[in-house]
Formats: sequence, C-alpha cells, structure tokens
Amino acid sequence: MKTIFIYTTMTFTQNKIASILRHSGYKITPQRRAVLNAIALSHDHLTPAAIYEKVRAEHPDIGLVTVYRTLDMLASLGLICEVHAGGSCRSYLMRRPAEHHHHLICSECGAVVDFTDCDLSKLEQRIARETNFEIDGHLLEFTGRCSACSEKVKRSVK
Amino acid sequence: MKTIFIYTTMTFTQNKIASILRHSGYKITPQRRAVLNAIALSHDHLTPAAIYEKVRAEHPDIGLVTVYRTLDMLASLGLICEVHAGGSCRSYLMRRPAEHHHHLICSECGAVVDFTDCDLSKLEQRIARETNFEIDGHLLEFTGRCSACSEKVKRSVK
DNA sequence: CTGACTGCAAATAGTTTGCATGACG
DNA sequence: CGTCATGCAAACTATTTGCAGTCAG
Repeated sequence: MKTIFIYTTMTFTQNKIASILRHSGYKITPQRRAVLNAIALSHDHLTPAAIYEKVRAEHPDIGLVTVYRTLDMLASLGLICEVHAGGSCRSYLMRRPAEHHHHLICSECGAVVDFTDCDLSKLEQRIARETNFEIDGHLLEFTGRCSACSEKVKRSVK
Repeated sequence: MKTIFIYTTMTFTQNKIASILRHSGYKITPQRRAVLNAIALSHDHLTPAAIYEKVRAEHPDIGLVTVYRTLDMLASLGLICEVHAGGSCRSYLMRRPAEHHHHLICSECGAVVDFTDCDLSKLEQRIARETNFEIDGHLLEFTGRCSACSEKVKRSVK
C-alpha cells in the first residue's frame, strides 16, 4: 500500500515537548509520554478511544480518564490539534510546528494528509471587507479519496 | 444590534420542501414543519437541543427524539446542513439551494454568515495533483469577530 | 516532601433504539 | 385503512467530576 505523506517529517522532538510541558508547570509522566507517542506514531487522526486502545497495549493500567485529561492538556498547549471530520468529531493529530496547516481526509480509509500552503489571504480579505468581520482564523478541510482508495474503487467497478 | 447577513434571502419555499419530502416518501407532519420552521427562522446555527427548545414553545408535546429523527432526515435530503464549529459539534443550519457555501462564524456571539463564492478550484487542483487525491468536497470555515462584537471589544478596551 | 497526577466509580450529557399508540395520505 | 411517524422509557456512548492514593521533581 502506497500512501502519500506530504508531512514535513520535522516535528517536535521529545526533548522539545518535555521542555514545553515542564515550562508550563506540567509533570512528565509515563502516561503522558505514552499518549503523545501513540499520537506521534500514527499519521492518522485518532479518537480518544483509539488512543486509549493503542496506549493500553504497552501500558495496560492506564485509565481512559487520563487519556482525556492528557488530550485536553496537549491541545491547550497546541502540541496536538483536533480534526473535525464529518461524523466522529473529536479526533487528534500531532501538530506540526508550522502554523498554518490543513487536512485532506480520505473518506474511504480515513487517511489524513496535511498541507500547509493555502493561499486564502485574498479570499479572507474579501470576505472580511464584505462582512465587516475581523477574521482571525480558518478551518479548511478537503475530502475525497486517496490514490490507493480511488484505485480500489476503479478496480471494483471494472 | 446590527448584524450582517449576506445570505441570499432566497431559500426553499414551504411548498418546495413539502414536495421534496413527499417525493422521497416522507409524510408531512406538524412536528416536521415545526422543526423546519425553527431552523429556517433562525439565522444562527442551532444544536438539536436548541431546536427542541424553540419548537417546544409552540408545540409543547414534541419529543426530543422526534427532533433528532427529523434532523437526520432533513440532513440526508440535503435540506439542512451541519456546521462543525469548534466545541459543540452538531449544529444545523438551513441549506441554501446554491451548492457551494461556507460559513463565517463569530467566536463571540456565534453568528453565522454564509458565503458562496470561494474560489478554491486552483488550490484544489494543486492539492489534488500533489497528493493524487480525488477531491470531492471541502469544508471551509472562517472564524473571527463580527462587526458588532469587534466594536464591543474595542469599546471595553478603552 | 508536596502538589500535581492517576485510576476508580459515579455522574452527566448527548444520542439511539424498541415498542405501542396515533395520524397522514 | 395501512404504513409511516410519534412519544415514552430505556439503552448506549462519550465525556466529566469527586476523591483517595501515588509519584515526579
């Protein structure tokens, strides 16, 4: 299976993350490490339940509650971010340091691809002018089929 | 309070909606009418619970369950559509006949403004080329402060 | 040591399902 | 009239909170 990742492979290092946590007054615990790891190692978006399952494999004693609390914390620090994909709302993904990033989600297999360069500034300016809004951000997600899935579909149609 | 609506005021007529329902084998009931009305009359996005409350004012006997079932039905027919705004996920909004439409959401007061012309085709083509995705849709939401709220904020800062 | 973190159990919120009654067409 | 829709109660799922014991720093 060939999957395309245009992720900049660069991400926060373990040390960087640890330092951010410590600086914000949070302690580094094995549970938090495990949750972060689970998210970092998966290039998919994961629901809290899925993260719980993954973490439990290595760390059978962890509680789902801890996963929730860790996710809240990491999201509030901006280390991970939420994806709002159609049905299941809360899913999390490792956050790349680059500020602007958007998701391209495969509706078949759920693969998520990031892209960072979206030139929306002109559109944003126009909308702001027309509506008098002070625009401070945007959520842009494309949906479709990844190359693997669209191949699959084509083959099954034949 | 001045609120900007760039909605095309054109929307589905009652008759048009009734005809769509009937054509799809659904019956027209007072409850369904009431739910549709509540959504149509509010230019905000409404959660199921909020719709329930609104409908109950006129129709005290309606059940929350019916609201949920009606929303599912209307959404599957494309007459209303979901908004995925940050925290509270499921909110519904009347769907304008124009296919492409996006939301601009005020983070202070929750006002939602539609806009229909978003020239994303170039971006979409580029992303499709780069990732080999077959892109079939997108979700674009701008967030910010509507003019009323940004006025309010400015004044309170002074 | 001490305050922050964890896991459990229980509470809460949001949504769905089964079933008998009622009403649209 | 038959079939689909409604409302109730109960089941489920997802998430949050209170609390006593535990551990990182």
